[in-house]
Amino acid sequence: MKEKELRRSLAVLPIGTVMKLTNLTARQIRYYETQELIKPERSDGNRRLYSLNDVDRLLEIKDYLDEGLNMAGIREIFMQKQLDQEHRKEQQSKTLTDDDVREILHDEILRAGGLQGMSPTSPKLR
Amino acid sequence: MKEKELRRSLAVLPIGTVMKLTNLTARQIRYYETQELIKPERSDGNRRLYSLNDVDRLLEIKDYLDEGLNMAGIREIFMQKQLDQEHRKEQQSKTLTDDDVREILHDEILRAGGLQGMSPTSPKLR
DNA sequence: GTTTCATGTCATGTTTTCTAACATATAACT
DNA sequence: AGTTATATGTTAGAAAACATGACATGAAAC
Repeated sequence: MKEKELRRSLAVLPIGTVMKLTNLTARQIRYYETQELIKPERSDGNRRLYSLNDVDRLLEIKDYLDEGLNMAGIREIFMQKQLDQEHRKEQQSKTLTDDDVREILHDEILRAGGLQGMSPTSPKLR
Repeated sequence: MKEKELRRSLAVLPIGTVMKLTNLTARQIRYYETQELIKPERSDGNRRLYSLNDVDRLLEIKDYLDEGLNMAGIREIFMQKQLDQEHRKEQQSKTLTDDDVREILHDEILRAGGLQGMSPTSPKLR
């Protein structure tokens, strides 16, 4: 699903569209930017360009505000989330290398022991 | 997958973005509109607004042009596709009513035969 | 060598967005 | 009560993007 991620993170929406999609005013959207809650791209002509992910994030911000959080609180939550996500990715890459280890082990067994009864293409292995 | 369809058909992109995404000039994009190959929405201020589906369609148009088709040909192909799709939908709804028929039959069996050995909440039934 | 088609280019007007500044309501604090 | 901070409204002026319409043009078709 890499193409989907790309689509969601492509900065293609002008602020007017984002206003409609989020029901926020331009003032609010820009203010959240000064508070470093979002960081839209810029066009050649310096216009802000938002991605679908940005829209989601703005909707999140709205929710948190409704719950009474302030800018600092929301900023903190977002940083938390980011850390969490990085952690997950790290875990995933670790898992992957575990699999790699298994594969390497498998190869070594094959080479060391020769084929004693097991077919090299045995379904149990990979 | 209804939300996804909605997302893909939401008119949110200004022509400048579409130009970058398709590598077409504004002139070309507007011309294809006069040829009724696309029909973007309009904002309150009369700006054209395109959906992701529109972008896909424009990329298709590009391909067909590269293959030597002209506007009329492409228009024809699109109409063809639309018919085809409508046909598919009709077929699907027919299939659905077949299922309905089965369900009705099932209900009737229950009512007619009474509960001879089958529990009314038997997992096999619905 | 005209026509037609698809596109380029230019002019002019309108809409959208930008930044920056000043204003204000609400909540928090002393 | 008076002050302060926060989040947002409002306004002004400039720049960018977009709309429409007209005229221009290269390539293909006839």
